Amino acid sequence: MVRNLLRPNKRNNTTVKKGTWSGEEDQKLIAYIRRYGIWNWTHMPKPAGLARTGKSCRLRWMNYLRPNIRHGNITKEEEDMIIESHRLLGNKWAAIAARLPGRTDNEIKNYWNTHLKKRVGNGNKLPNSFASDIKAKPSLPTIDTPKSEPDSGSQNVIPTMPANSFCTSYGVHGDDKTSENSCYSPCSVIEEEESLWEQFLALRDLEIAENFGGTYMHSGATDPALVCMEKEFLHHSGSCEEFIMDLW
DNA sequence: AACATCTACAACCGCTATAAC
DNA sequence: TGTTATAGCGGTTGTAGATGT
Repeated sequence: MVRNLLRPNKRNNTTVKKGTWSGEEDQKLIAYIRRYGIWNWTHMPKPAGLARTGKSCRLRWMNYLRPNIRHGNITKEEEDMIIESHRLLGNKWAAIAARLPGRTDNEIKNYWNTHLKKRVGNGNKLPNSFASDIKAKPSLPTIDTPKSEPDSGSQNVIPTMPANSFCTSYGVHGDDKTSENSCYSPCSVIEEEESLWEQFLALRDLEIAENFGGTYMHSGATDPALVCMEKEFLHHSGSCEEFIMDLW
C-alpha cells in the first residue's frame, strides 16, 4: 500500500499526484533544479514534468533531495544538541534544525516525537516568552548550515531567484565526491552521470533555440527556460547555429 | 506462514508571515 | 491599505518495514 494517489485539481483541471515520490520524480526535480535553479515552486512542477504541487516539490527538495542533507542515524552529539535546543526553543523545529548542519526540521521533529518525547518529555521546556525572545534575536549563536548560509566556495549553492531574473545552467550540485557523508543521498546517485531527464531538458533547450525567430520569440512565454533562452539569444552576436553550439 | 501490532519517518494539511501589487 | 501569491513552519496522518504472537 503506497501513498500514491491521483487527485484532480479543480483550479487548473489537471491531476495532482500525491504520496510517495518515485525515483523518476526525484530525478526530474533534481534535473530541473540543477539546470534552471529554484525560481518559483508553484510554477515549477509543470515545466519540470511533474504532476505535483509546488508545495510538494518544495518539501521533497528541502527535506530529502537538497545537497548537503545528512541522512542516517542521529549522533549522540546531535541528540544532545536537539535536547538542549528544545529546552531553549520548544517546538521551534526550524530553529533547532538551523543549529544542526544537514538536518531538516522535519527529521528533527520526527526524531523528537519518536525517540525523545517520551524520554525527555516537556518538563525541560522553557516558557514560550523566552523562546520567542530567542527567536527575535538573530544573533543567537548557531552552527552554520546550508539552509541559513550556503557554503561559500562550494558549488553546492542553489540559486534562488525571482522568475524574471533567472538564467540557465546554474550549478546545483558540486563535483566533490570525496565528501565524508557516506549516507545515502538520491542526489549523489544521480550526480554520477547526467540523468536521462536532464538530457531531455537539454534537448528541449535545443528545440527551443531552433525555434527562435519563430514560434517562441514572441510567444510571451513564462517558462523560465524559454524566457532565459530568449534573452540569451537576443544578446548573442552569432548565428542560431553558433548560439546552439555555445549552449553545450 | 499468517496476521496483528508497533515504530520510524515521509508526506500532507492548515495556518501564518512576507512580499508584491 | 487591502488583496493576492508564495514560502515556510509545525502538527498530524498514513505507510512500509520490523517485530511479536
